[in-house]
Amino acid sequence: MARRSGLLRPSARSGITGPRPRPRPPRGQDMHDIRAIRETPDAFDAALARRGLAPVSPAILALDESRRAKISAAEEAQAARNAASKEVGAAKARGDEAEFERLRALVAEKKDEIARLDDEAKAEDARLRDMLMGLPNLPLADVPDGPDETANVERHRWGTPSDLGFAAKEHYQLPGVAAGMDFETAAKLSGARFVVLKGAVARIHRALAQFMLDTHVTENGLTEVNAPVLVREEMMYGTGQLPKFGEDSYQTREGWWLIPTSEVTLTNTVNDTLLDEADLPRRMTAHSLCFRSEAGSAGRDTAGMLRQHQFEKVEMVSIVHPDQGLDELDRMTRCAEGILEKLGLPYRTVVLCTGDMGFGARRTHDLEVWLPGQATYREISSVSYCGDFQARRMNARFRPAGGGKPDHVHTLNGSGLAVGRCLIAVLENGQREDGSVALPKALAPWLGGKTLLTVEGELA
RNA sequence: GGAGAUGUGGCCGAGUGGUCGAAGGCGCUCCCCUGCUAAGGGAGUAGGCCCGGAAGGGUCUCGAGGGUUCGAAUCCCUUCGUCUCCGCCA
Repeated sequence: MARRSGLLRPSARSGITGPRPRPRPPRGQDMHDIRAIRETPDAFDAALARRGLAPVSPAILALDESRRAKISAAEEAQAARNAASKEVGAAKARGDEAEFERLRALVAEKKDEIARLDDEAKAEDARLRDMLMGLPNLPLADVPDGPDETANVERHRWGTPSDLGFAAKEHYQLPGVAAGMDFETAAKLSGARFVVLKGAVARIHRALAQFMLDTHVTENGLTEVNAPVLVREEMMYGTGQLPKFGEDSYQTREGWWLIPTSEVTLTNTVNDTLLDEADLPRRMTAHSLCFRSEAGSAGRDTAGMLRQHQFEKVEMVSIVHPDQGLDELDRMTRCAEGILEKLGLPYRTVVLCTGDMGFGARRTHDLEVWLPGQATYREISSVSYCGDFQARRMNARFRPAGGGKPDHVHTLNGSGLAVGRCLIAVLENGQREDGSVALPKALAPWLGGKTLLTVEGELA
C-alpha cells in the first residue's frame, strides 16, 4: 500500500541532507518585523525570554546592519552605473568615441562591483531570514508566564463532572464501544495509532462532525470550506509548521505535505493576497482529515483513540483586521465552547502559559473536556491568535478602506472541535452503569433520532 | 504519461531590444454634474528595500534563477506555476 505507492513517510528533513533541493521559503518576507526589532531589541528579547529563549537581537541587529550597508553600497554603485549607462548612448550618438569607451569601461567596472555587493547582501538577507523564520511568535503581555502546562490559567469552567456512582470506564472499555472501535484490524492495516470505526460508533463519529460543521455554518456564520489535505511546502512555511517542525508531519514522495490541521489550508487561502478591507473579517470552517507523526509522543496515550496518526477535525479560521484580533479570539473561543455545551460535555477553558503555547501563537485558549475514564480534563480544542505572524510569512495583506498602504492581516485558528476526541468525550460522559451510553440529544438529528448506544453496540 | 499554450500592476489585459514601472479597461479615492437612484465628466491611484525627522531621494521588481547586450517585460538557458487537447483513471 503506502510503501509501494510512495506516500507517507515521516519526514525528518533537517535540511542537511535530503533528496530534493531545499526550496526557499516563500517570497522572502520578514517573520518578525525587523523594524520593530531595531527599535526595541530589548523588548523583543524579553518577549522571547518568556518562551525560554536566549537573546538573539544582537546577532540579528549585527546581521541587519551589515546587510543594509551592503545594500546601500550596491545601490550607490547601481546609481553610478545607471547614470553612466544613460550617457553612453549620447556619447555614441555624437561620435565621441573616447568618451564612449570611457563610459563603457566605467559601466563594466560598476557591474562587477554591483554583482559582488549584491551577492553578499543576498547571502546575509537569507541568513537573517532563516534566523527570523526559526523564531516563534511573541506572547502577548497578558499571557501568563510559565514553563509548561502546569502554569496555564483557567479562565472559564462549564458543567460539572457528574458523579456516576460507579467506576467510570475509558471509552475503549465500554462494551457497546468495543464492538465498533477496532484497534486490532487497524493495526493490521496501518499499525499503531490508527483505528477502524464500525457501525454505530462510526455513525456517531460522523454525526459529531456534521453537527459541528452545521452549527458553525448556520449559527456561527462561518463559511464552509472543503480543501485539499495535500499542500505545497510553501504553505507549511506560511502557517509555521516549517522550517522547525517538519518531523511532526508527513510528506509524500512528490513533495506534498499532509496537513496536520486544516489551519494550514484555510489560513493559506489568503497566501500572497492583497485583500480589500471590506473582505474582512473572513471566517471559515472545514471538516478534514489531519495527519500527525506524533514523533515526540512515543508511549503517550497509547490506549484508545485519543492520539492517532490520522484523525478528523472541524477547524475554524478567521482572517481579520488588526484591530479585531482579540475580539475574534473570544468569539472563536465561544464558538468552540458552544459545541461542548450543546453536547452537554463538562469542560474548562484555560489560557496557555508562555511555555505551553504553539510556535505561531501570541495567545492561546485551550478547551479541555472532562473525561470520566481518566478522571481528568483533556485538550479538545485550541484557539490561537497569531497577530500578523502568519500573515507576514504568507504575505497576506489588506488595503485599508479609503486607500493607504497595505497592512498585514491578522490570523486566528481554532479547533471546533477535534472529532475523535469529542467522540471519546461523548462516550465516556454518557456511560451508564450497565455499560450502555446515553447520547447527547443534540446529535439525534444526525442519528435518526436515536439517543442511546446499547451494550451490544446498536443505536436505540 | 504524450502534445501544446501561457505567467505583466488590486483585478483584467496591451506591449518582441533603449523613449516602459509599463497603453487601455475595471476597481478604488477625490472633485464636478445630475434636485433621489442609475448614468455622465475630470484628476489621482503598484509594491518591496535603502537613506531621511519629514519633505523627498535612491534602488529593485513584468512567475523565479541564470545568461547575451552599452542597454531586456521583450532574445537564450534552467526552473516553478497555470491552462488546453489526447491517453489513463476515482
